[in-house]
Amino acid sequence: MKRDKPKYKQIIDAAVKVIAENGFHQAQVSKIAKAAGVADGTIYLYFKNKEDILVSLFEEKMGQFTEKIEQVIAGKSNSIEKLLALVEMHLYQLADDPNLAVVTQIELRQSNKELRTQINAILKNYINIVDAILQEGINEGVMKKDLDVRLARQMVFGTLDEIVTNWVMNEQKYNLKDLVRPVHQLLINGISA
Amino acid sequence: MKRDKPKYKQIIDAAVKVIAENGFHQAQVSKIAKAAGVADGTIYLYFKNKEDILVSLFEEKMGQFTEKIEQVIAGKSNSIEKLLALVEMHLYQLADDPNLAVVTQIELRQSNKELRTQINAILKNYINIVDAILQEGINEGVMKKDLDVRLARQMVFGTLDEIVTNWVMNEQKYNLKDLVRPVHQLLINGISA
Amino acid sequence: MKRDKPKYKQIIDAAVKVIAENGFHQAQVSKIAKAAGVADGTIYLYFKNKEDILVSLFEEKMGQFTEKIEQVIAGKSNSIEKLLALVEMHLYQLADDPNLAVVTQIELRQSNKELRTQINAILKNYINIVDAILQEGINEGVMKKDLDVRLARQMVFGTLDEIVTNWVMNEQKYNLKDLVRPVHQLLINGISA
Amino acid sequence: MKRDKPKYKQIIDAAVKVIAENGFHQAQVSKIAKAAGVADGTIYLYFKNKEDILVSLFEEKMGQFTEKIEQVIAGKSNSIEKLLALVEMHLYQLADDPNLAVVTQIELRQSNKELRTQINAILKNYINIVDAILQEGINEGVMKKDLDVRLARQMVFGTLDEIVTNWVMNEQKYNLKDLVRPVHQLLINGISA
DNA sequence: CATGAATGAGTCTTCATTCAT
DNA sequence: CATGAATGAAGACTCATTCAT
Repeated sequence: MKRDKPKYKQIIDAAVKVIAENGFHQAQVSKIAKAAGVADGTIYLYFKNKEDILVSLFEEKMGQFTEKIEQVIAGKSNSIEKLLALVEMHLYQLADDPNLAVVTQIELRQSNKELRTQINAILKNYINIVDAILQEGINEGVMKKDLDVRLARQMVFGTLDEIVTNWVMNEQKYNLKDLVRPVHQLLINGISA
Repeated sequence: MKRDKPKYKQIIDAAVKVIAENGFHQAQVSKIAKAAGVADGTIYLYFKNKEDILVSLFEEKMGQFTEKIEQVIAGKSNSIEKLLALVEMHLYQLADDPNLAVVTQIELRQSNKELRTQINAILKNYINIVDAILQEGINEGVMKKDLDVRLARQMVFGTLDEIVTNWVMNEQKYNLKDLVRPVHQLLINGISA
Repeated sequence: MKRDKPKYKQIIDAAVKVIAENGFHQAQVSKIAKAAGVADGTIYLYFKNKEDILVSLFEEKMGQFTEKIEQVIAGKSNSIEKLLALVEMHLYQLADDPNLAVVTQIELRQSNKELRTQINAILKNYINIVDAILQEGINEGVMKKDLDVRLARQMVFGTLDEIVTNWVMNEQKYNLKDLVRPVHQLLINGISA
Repeated sequence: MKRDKPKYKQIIDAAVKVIAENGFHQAQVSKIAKAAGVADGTIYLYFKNKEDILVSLFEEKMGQFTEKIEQVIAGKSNSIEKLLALVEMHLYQLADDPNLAVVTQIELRQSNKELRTQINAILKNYINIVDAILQEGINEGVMKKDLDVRLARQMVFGTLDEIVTNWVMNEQKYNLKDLVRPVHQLLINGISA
C-alpha cells in the first residue's frame, strides 16, 4: 500500500508546510518535492498529479481526525457531551497545527469545483458523525424533537468553520482553545437570554 | 465618477455572468470583455486590473445589499425582528440571484489570500450591522448579557454561509426561502429542547 | 484571413529554417518564435498548437506546389510530357529549397500517426494529379491499357521520394536536377533492355 | 554472445509487439520490459539504450530477411527471376507479419536522424543484393546497358516501400501478395504501352 | 544476473496587461 | 475614449537511465 510507505507521508507533510508558507498558487510541485527531500519525479510515483496531493492530504488528515473523534465520542455517555468533545477536538486539532489550519481554512478553498467536490466527499464521514450526535440528542429528548438535523449540522459546521477562519485570518492572535465552552453554549442554547 | 458610467456596470454584470457560467478559472478578461460588449483594453479604463473587477463586483453588490438592509432594519422595533429581517434578506437576496450566489459562495473563494482580505474589508459594514443588532439585543435584555458578540456574529455568519453554500452545491434543489424561520429559531434558541 | 497576414508566412518560413537546422525534436516553439522575430505567444494567435504549425507548413508549401504544377501541366499536350514536367518540378522544387527538402523528406516523418494522417490528406491533391496523368496516358494509348493506376502512381511517388530522400541523406552531394530525364525514362520504360 | 540468449530475442519480440500496438511514442522502455516479462533494468543488461533496442530489432529482422533472400536467389538462374523472387519475398515477408510491417513502415520512421542513419547502414546488405541483381541483368543483356544502377535500385526500393506503406496505412484491406507480378512487370517494363 | 525505486532534465501553452493607432 | 494585436513569464509532468540490494 502506497500510503503506508514513509515517502507518502513525507510528501504530504511537505505539502502542508509549503502550501501554508507560500500559499496555494506558489506551492509548485518542485517546491514540495524539495521540501520533502525527494526528486520531482518521485512525487508522481505516489500521487497521480498535483491535485491528487491535495486530495490525499485532506483525506489523510481528515481520516485521522474522524477516527480519533469517533474513539473519543464512543467514550461519552450523552449527546451534549459528545458535541462538546467534537467542538473541543475540532478547535484543538487546528489550534495545535496552525499550518494545517491555514491550509484547510484558506488555501485549499482556492481549488476548482472538481477538487472541492472531492473534498466534500471526504467530509461525508465527519458529517455523519455530527448527524448521529444530533439524532441521538433528539432521541434522548435533550434536543428539539422537531430539529431539522441538516440545518442544525450546517449551523455547527458553519459556526466552527467561520470561527477558525476568522482566527486564521487574524493571524491567530487569540487562543482558539478558550472558545470551546462558549461556542458549545451558543450552539446548544443560541443567543437568547 | 467611473462607477456611474454605463460601461462600469456593464462590465460588472458581465463578470458575474461569465464567472457563474464558466467558473472562476475560466473567466478570462477577454471573455468578460466580450460578454460586456467592449474591447479587452477598455476593461482597463474602468478597472485597475482583473482583481479589481472582482473586488468592485463584490463591493457593488454588497454595498447595495447593506444599504437595503439598513433601511429595512431601521423600520423594525427590536433586535429579534431585526435579526429575522437580516436572515430573510440574506437568504432571499441569494435565492433570487442564483448567479450571484454561485459567484459569492463558490467561485470568488478560489481567489488568493490578498483578494480575500479585500473581500473581508468590504464585509466590515455587514459585520457592523450584525454586531449592532446583537448589542441591541443585549441592551434590550433579550440576549444573554454576557454574550460574546464576536463569537455570536461568527455563528450567525457561519451558519448563513454554510447553508447557502450547501444549497448552491446541491444545485439549489430545495427552496432556500423556506429556511428563514427555522434558521432564525436555531440562532435564537440553539438546538436544546 | 490569417494565412494572408505577413506574420503567418513569417512563422512558417522560420519553422522550415529552424526544423531543417535543428531537427524536428530540437525545434522548440520558442526557437521558431525567435527566428520569426515574434514573441512565443504570438505563434498561438496564428496556429492552434505546435502540430498545427507543421500541418500548415506542409499545406502551404504543398498547396503552392500543386497549383504551380497544375498550371504547367495544363500547357502540355500529352501525358508523357506531363509526367516529365511533374518529375522535373518535383525534383527542382526540392533541389532549389534544400531546407524544405530536409523538412519534408526527413524531419516531418518523425511525427506521430495523427499528424501523418493529416499530411496524407494534404497529399491527396497531388495524388489526383498523377492519377489523372496516368489515366490520360491509358486513354491516349501510350500507356498499358490494363495499367493498375494505383500501383503505377505508387511507383511514381515511391521512386521520386526515395530518390530525394537518398539525395538529402547523402548531404546533397550530387545534382538532383540531372536525374529528371533518366528517372522519367525509368518510369516510362522500366529497366528492361 | 548476448544475442543468442533467450532474453535478447524475448525483448526484441516484445518491442515489435509493443511498438505495433502502441505506436513509437507510446512504446516506453517500461512497457517493453513488462511485455518481455523482465524488469526495466534488465533491458540495460542486453541493450545499451532504448535506441539500441530499435536498431537491434531492425538488424535482427533484416539480417534474417537478407540471409533468406540470398539463399533463394542463389537458386535462380537469371536476373529477371531473381528480381521476381526479391519482390515476392519482400511483400510476403511483410504481408505475413503485419506487426513488423507497421513497425518498419510507420513507427520506426518517427525516429531521429541519427537512428535513421543507423537503419540505413543496416539496409546496406539489402542494397547490395539488389545492385548485384541489376548489374547481372546488365551483363546478361536483359537490362539497359546504360542503366544507372543506383537510380534503378532507388526505383525498386521506393516502389516496394511506397506500396507496403500504402497497404499498411489502408489497414491492410487488400491482399499484398497479389501485387507481386504486376509490380515486377512495372519495374521491368515501366508504364509504357 | 536481475530487480525496480528513484532520479531530474526539458517544453508547450495560457492569459493578464500594454500601447500604438 | 476605445481598440485588439502583441507580449513573455511561468510550471506540471514524462520517461530513459542508474544503482543499491
